[in-house]
Amino acid sequence: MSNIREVARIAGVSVATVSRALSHPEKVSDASKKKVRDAIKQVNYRPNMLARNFRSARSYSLLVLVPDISNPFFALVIRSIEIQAQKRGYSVLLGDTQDSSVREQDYIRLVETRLADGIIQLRPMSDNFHESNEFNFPYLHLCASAGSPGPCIRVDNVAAFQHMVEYLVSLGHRRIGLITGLKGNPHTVDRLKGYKIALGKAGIPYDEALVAEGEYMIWSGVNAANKLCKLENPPTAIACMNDEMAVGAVQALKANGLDVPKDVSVTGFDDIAYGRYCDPPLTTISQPADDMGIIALDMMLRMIGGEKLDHEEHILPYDFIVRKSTAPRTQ
Amino acid sequence: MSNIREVARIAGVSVATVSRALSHPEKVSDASKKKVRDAIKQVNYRPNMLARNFRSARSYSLLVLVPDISNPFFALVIRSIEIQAQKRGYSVLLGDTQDSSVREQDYIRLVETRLADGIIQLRPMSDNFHESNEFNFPYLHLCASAGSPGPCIRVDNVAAFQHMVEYLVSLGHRRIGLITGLKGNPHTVDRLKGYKIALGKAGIPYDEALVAEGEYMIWSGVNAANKLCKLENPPTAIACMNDEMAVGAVQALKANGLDVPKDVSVTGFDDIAYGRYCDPPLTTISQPADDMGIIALDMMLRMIGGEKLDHEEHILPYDFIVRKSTAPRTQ
DNA sequence: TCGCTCTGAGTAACGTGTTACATGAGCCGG
DNA sequence: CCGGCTCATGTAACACGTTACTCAGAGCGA
Repeated sequence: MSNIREVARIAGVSVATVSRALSHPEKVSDASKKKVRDAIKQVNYRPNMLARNFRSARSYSLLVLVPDISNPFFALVIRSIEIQAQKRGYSVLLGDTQDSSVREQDYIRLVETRLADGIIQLRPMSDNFHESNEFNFPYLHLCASAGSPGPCIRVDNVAAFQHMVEYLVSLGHRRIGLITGLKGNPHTVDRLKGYKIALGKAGIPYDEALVAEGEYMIWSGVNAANKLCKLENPPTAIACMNDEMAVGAVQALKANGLDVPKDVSVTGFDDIAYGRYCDPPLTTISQPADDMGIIALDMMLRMIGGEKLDHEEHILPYDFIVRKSTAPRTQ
Repeated sequence: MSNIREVARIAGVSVATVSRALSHPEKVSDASKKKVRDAIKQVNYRPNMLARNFRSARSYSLLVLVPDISNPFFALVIRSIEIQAQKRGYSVLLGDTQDSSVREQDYIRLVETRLADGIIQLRPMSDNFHESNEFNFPYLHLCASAGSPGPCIRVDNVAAFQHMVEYLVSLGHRRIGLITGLKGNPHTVDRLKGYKIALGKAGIPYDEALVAEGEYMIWSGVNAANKLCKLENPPTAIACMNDEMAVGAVQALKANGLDVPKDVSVTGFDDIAYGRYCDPPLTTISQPADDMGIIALDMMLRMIGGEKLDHEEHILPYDFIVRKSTAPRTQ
């Protein structure tokens, strides 16, 4: 494989000129650029980026940590990040942590060993992670919750969920079930807060019995909804903390002989594609995945450039989307 | 940031010993290893992998090219690849090509410039790509179609789809609609072949009117099913080339006042999670995503090691899964 | 004790693009 | 015509972990 010295030899210029012709073309005369171009073509030269990265002490890679890549909402965000990264000459290293802090630590080592220039974390912060890190490298939280340390980009989960529950209240529902994610998850905490605020404003007492814990996955929505169905006085509406659990909940309710939305209204969160096409299509909250990627890359590159963004926080607007899974209370 | 020479100085040994202690511990005495360990801890040394990779002319990264990461089947395969890669000390670079050959070429440059040691392609081969590449680097095709050049891992799409259509025939269906992916896609070609074989064996003539083209995405399933519904003599069963289009088709059929499966049976392909939880749950074909990742890493690492796998082909078994979206013909 | 093998460890070359610094040409104003 | 400036280019140091090669010393059989 040819290297820069060979190109220089063939072009009849110095290696510095070749390097400059590639990296800083404005510093090289047109004549030299042409000689270099021709020589490169002649020997089919491709610069060794490992050497370039080594010399410049940059990997030009960003590590994206995601708890579960098969979650379609994360897939959307990753796609956006990836597009933006490619535009700016960065690669995306994928880290599916599967909610394991051991795996997460392995990935953090990638940054410590310079294989990644920074981390974009899609997982709400675990305490574990938080404590063991000083964030002395570019680190950015996407989809974060209120009060995350360090720079972050997020929607206001409290307000969004409150909005959703208030909508259910406005439809006449008073017994509003809740299917949460895992209790420790900060999104769960925020959305639960929104739920309680909405109930409070409507004068509806908070009833623990109406709250079932899930894990943000379809099957857990099925289980949770089954539990709520078995209540003596089951809810007339169920707010789910994401669309996947809502899909599962709808399926379970139907299996229990209930009609959605006639007997029970169901709502989701995230606006994944299936929510639009399932039966009935889900009323949900949409997060701006594309904008998240754009802003994330922007912040990340500024941090890599040395800027300190310690407490910069971008709170993006969400969309409230009414479809057919919600209806006025009938009973 | 400390480097290996500083560790050597503090440990009172040579840099070679430090390097060996980290990379080939069996070649170093216990006493030296302890000195090195202590020194590393003292200065919080982390080897610079950019230097290591540069020296060893390996990036220890694999590029996974995927046409669309938000397709849940690809997400599953990627997850499996990622897990296996991490186990073996490799990182996964994500390349969402969005079916654009320009983007694909950009990604191939990552290998030419040594930023990736090989490519795992999840997209069925485009002619374009095929011609412009000599595959002079480790290159592996997953989810390939019959007759792909180079090493590949796949299920037998022809047989699987034939199996599915024969099942519909066995339920008494004679007018079996087909929703394909884009015509150029090799999966489409293979599955279409399976469809025709099954019809042929059942003595059912192939009717172009019953074939609607989609793009492997939900919305395209909706459009295609709408088209089939409008036929003078609509099909009593619709085989879809993937689950997403099947989800869309079911939705469209319902919107047209038809019951699935009573009026029309619908089948999918891939066994994505939503297929299990939608209404009705989809009869489908399951591909072994986990095994695909395991075999892929194995083959890829052998290729990186210099082995030539020119025509190695792994054809994995598929699962035929009957759920509730199919029923005997009633009309 | 001699000579051979084996183990552990040190020395220094190596890979390759980048860039600080040096050099020289050309140009302008005084 | 000279000092000083700009521009293009060349020279060589540099980043840092790896490993081929060398060497010292221990162990052992003859």
